[in-house]
Amino acid sequence: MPIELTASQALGLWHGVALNLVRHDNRDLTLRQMAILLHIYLVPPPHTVRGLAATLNVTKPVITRALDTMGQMGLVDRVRDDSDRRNVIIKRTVSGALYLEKLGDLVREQGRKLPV
Amino acid sequence: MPIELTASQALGLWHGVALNLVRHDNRDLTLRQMAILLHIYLVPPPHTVRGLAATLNVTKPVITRALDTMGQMGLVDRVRDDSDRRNVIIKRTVSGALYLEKLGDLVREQGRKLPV
DNA sequence: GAAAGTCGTTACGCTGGCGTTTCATTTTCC
DNA sequence: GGAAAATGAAACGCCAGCGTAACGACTTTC
Repeated sequence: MPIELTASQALGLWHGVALNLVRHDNRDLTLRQMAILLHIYLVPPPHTVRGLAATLNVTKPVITRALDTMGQMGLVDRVRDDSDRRNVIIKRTVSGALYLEKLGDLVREQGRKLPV
Repeated sequence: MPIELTASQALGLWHGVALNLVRHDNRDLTLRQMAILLHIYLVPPPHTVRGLAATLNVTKPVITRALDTMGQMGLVDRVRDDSDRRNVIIKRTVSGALYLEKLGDLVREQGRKLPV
């Protein structure tokens, strides 16, 4: 079921979420990092560096570095692919799932708060 | 009229918009900059550096720098307040309004695209 | 009208992401 | 088996944003 938003609702929603993230989220992910993280969790695996780079229209080092950063935060994990040892498979983690769960709640909450 | 979203819809929406911004928006605004921009355009004026800093829970130099950057992009303008010349009033611009209009369209479009 | 307070900006050093290039490892193709 | 291709990471210099600490302009207070 698609969601129909007015222009004002769309911007209000984005505003509310962005504001909330800026004010309270100390993890301070880049929009790129967020897009990567969401992609990993919402699109069926497997995910590779090369695949993500192509999807996001970004160079491979960008993905590598984002994975470095988010890996240190525990939001993501990396495992060598045993069937083709050139590949690295990007794995989800509990922390990452929790982070996105909270993000989802935030979006929903801001949607509910939209002016009547 | 509040918007009711499922968890999956909320994340899917955010994902779609973030992905699209990363792929196509060459302006590459920080989440902070976006929050500032949205606040300027969605909340009734006047807007001052100090006010924005307090609202976003951020130090004043952060606002000054964001305004520098977005000012150069033409998304925002600054004018001295004549009634109290210590203040700077932040003004909207046509470019800024256009940018947010496109952002709103993007959010709406992604909402419409949500899986049925 | 001097002192204290307020506002926005600038200066400083730092951190982290960026793009490009290079590299090591592994696989594919003759 | 050996050249060529593919994959992800590391190295390099660069740029932009960050937080803290000053600073200059202006206003309020006494």
